[in-house]
Amino acid sequence: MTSKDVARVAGVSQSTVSYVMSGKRPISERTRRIVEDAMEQLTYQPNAGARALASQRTQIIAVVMPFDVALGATGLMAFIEEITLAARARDHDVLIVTAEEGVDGLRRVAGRALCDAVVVMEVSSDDPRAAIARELRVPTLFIGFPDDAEGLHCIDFDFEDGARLLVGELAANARVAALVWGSETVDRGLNYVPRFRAAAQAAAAAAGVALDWVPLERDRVEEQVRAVLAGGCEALLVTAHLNRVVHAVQEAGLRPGTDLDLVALATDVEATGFTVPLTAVSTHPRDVSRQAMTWLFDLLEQGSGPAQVQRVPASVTRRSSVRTGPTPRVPRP
Amino acid sequence: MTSKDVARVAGVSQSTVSYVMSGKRPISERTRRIVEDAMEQLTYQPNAGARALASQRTQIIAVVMPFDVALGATGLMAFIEEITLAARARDHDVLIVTAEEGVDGLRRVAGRALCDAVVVMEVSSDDPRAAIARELRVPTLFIGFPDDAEGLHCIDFDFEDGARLLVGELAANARVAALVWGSETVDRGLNYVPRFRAAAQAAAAAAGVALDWVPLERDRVEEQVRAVLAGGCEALLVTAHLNRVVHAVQEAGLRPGTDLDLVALATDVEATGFTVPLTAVSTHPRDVSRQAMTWLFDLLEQGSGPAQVQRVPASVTRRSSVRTGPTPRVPRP
DNA sequence: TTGTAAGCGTTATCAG
DNA sequence: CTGATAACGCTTACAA
Repeated sequence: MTSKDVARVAGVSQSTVSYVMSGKRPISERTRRIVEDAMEQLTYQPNAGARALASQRTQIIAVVMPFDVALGATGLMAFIEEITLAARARDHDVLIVTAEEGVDGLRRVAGRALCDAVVVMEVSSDDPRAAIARELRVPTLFIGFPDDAEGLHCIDFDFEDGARLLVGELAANARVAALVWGSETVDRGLNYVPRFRAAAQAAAAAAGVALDWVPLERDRVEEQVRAVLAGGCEALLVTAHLNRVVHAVQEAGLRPGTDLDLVALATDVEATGFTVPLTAVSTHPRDVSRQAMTWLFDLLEQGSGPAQVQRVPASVTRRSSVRTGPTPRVPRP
Repeated sequence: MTSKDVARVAGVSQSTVSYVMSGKRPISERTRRIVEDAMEQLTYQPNAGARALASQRTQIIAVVMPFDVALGATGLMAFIEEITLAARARDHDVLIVTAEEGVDGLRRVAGRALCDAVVVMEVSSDDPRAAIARELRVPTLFIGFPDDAEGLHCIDFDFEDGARLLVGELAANARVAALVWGSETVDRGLNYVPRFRAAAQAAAAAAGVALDWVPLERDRVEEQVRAVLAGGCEALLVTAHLNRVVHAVQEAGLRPGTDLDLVALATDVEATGFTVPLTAVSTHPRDVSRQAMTWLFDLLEQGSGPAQVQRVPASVTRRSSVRTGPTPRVPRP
């Protein structure tokens, strides 16, 4: 089943069939109808390989995914779903590349012309893929900021903004414990950790609250939470192991929104998955990927534009995990 | 950068370069070295489109993914990671197709020759994709069992087996409440729900325990758990909304493994994400996908073998959420 | 408005 | 063991 068959049935030349599909030259209404009928009748579908070969366009976006996610499965899924939908909306498909493949993965999908563009997730400060990306034949979009973003296209959630908002929600407290990403994440060089930290500390200082920075370690989460609670802290800012933290709080007989304040950096579904819905800043994985894809297709259509860095703004959703009432609250900066 | 360039540099014919890569005909050690050196020097990579066109092989596996997962993000991610790794291990790549595309998605990736094979996840009883699959030019593997599996290749976790094991773990109790998938999942026609149910009830009957079947509805989970607890039930078998169920239990002041027995059908990471690690049957997403991919590549190499149905065996991991001690336990069937 | 024909970069068949 | 060369199915000048 090829365009040649369609041409024969329609009684036109094969190139006409091609032009009917691409619309790259005027076709009389009559011929168009005839050809389209023939295609319909034969349930013709163009061969992707042939098309890629002739047009130098695969209509495929490669996405480099980290499966051992710091991000959490929920966020990752949202990312990839949104990316796939955005791609399909523009008649493209998505190819998955494991981050495990490292720089070779990038070289492979670009070098073999398997794709027209690449999206790289969970980029670290000293990401070796940055260097490769600068020389790739295809536009590449990084989700996350390497230290040297020169010549790259990078986009990320605005963690600084998120930190400020979260601290703002807790500003009625004299002391806040930030229960955050532990060495597992820090060691991977994901620089949103220091970015978030710096902003959180600045915001805390400005609001006059003491911020206790507590990186949570996988095998000690409960213990760490208990320690913080035992210290009399009544305001928790959580960015990691949310589930276990909330459990531990409850086990200590405390209830967010009643006995203490708890805010989180989490997706909406995570924040609402508890008995007490949590006031949270969403990492907006969907917004990030939507914006990333819009940008990527711009690059694809208008040629690689100027390199730059984009941030997706943060926003708080107030739910029931922060005490309201007579306690005086300082407005957020 | 094409094989022609490599040929020129190596001083051989282009076809020789091709044969060096494919190994499909004897090449003298000398020529092979020369050619390989040239490839190295030019960092040559074969063009995927051209190769697909000429060989009728894309080296791509399409995976149809449901993003609004009944399965849970963790399980889904495990699936896709394992599938991707298995594919890469055999020099294939993975293309993501959203389940949302329905039958058209299948038609598209097969019809356009975008892939060599397809994996379809979360197959329902009356899945319309089953009919399409029978006529596809590419081997198709279903994860899940449609009612009519005639002529199809289907694989799934052995939910019946899982149900039996889980009931077995609770057999010391006179009454067990099964907190299971609600209408959301049932309505999608995922037939592992009835499969699990039938097996659970049979096992309960055999063990002389009364089984209360409680489909959990998204907006009433906590309420439903409280009701079950209020009824004095001390044995919970959970297959859905695990997080919220455990929370609710704890909020009721009860502790699994101390005040009541709780077992779950969940991935290992889910089962161990609580203060009390849960005795659970893992749905083994990784085993399922590994086995699926092995089978798929067999089909790819040996031509579509006989259609059949495969089940991935269940197993319990005993942790600390079931009370042990003097209570008499009946052995599982 | 349409047809003809030259690629695109491989694979694989003939010859040698 | 190796070299020509004809596909593979499409896109896109170049002609008409």
